[in-house]
Amino acid sequence: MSPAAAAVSSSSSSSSRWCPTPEQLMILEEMYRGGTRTPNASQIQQITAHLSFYGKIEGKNVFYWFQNHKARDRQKLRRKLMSKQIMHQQHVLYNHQQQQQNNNGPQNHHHHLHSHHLLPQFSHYTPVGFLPQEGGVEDASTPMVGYSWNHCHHLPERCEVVEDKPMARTYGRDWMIMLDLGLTSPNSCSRPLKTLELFPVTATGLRDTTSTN
Amino acid sequence: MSPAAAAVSSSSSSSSRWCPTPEQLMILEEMYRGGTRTPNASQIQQITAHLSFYGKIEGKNVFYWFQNHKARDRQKLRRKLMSKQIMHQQHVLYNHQQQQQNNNGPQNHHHHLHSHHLLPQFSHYTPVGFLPQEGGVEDASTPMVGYSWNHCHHLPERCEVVEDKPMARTYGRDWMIMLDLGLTSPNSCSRPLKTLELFPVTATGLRDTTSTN
DNA sequence: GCAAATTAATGATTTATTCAAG
DNA sequence: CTTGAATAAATCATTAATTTGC
Repeated sequence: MSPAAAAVSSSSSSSSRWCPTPEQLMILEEMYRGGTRTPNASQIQQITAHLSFYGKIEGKNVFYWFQNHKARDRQKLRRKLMSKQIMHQQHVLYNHQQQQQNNNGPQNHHHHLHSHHLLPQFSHYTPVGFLPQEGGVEDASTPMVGYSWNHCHHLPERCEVVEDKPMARTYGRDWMIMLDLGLTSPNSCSRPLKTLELFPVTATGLRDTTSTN
Repeated sequence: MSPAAAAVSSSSSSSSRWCPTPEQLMILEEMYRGGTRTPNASQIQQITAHLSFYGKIEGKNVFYWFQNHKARDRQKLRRKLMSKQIMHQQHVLYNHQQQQQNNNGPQNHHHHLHSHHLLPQFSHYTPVGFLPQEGGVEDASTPMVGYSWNHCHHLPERCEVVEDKPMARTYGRDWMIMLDLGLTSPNSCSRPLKTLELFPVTATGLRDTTSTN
């Protein structure tokens, strides 16, 4: 959160992961605050091109940054709502207990429901239709842009100012037709990759690859 | 199930989504059966290049195909295991009931648990460490290759023939550094995209894009 | 037989979760 | 603990099978 730290990897230490410079981070956050959430291919290219002025960066960095930022913003909100809901439930429960107490008159009550037993059941993974519609819980850094919270996005909620430009219609189509074009030190423009073993159709070559990281 | 139907979209109807030709499908399935699960960038390029001989195809098609195939294979297995487990539970439950019955002696029992009430609670989303290690539930079309089913892929299961070539080490790293290189009708080698509106930092331009579908 | 209506498959995207560097 | 990177799960959307009424 302190944008004064200049931890730019100026030396040639090949860091295994991108370390955004303060300027890059500032610009990205500015764009996010401006409403950009899921830039498409060309947008990512543009952003990357712009940000590459301030330091080494690839398209996928930009892509991942927006993905992560959006997701973590969302989960922050979710946590907030969750705790609020829990507090509400606890409040209701408390009132209920009080009322029971008043109804039954004073007698020794043996806590049927401890308050800290309510928390853990709210693990993640809400069953799809959970988030409320109205945008409560405003954070300090989120204006009224975007944030349509489209779970349940199959509902006919398209009745707003449908001012889709034709270009914007190609959204979400191809976000992988790109990234690191021209930015990531183009080690060769042709295909330098040694031919690899071509087509291990015979079940001999490469096994699964998902566990290699 | 009848692989004799040749419904190749030979006409120029610009289909919005890729429709694999029988040959392409056959090769892909062969590779999958051969153990390929998550091809990396260069592999995808190669596969795409090869398959493009049999029809129009892009890199992302190959990528998506493997993603989906893997996922749906997994979920098929999961479903199978699930039903097996359910049957087991039902069996246990049945025995338990029988035993209760024998213990309590013959008396009129009013079905506490209807069997069809057990099924729906097993919705999808198994909590990560679920698949068994040993390859039970063999399907008709799965030889003994690959299939390491690496959930829990943070476990130190690297004790096999660690013959990773240095190139293969870059696995999983960059699966988005590519796709549609040279294959998808290279409409231009440079950057033909019109300049777009550059940098809507001022919160005026593009809103979120996730809800456009 | 043959379209319209329904359903099943599956290609394409988005979202959630996890891993690991720093 | 934060967050970049990566993968898996869930979901959307379109196309092919299949059914159904005629």
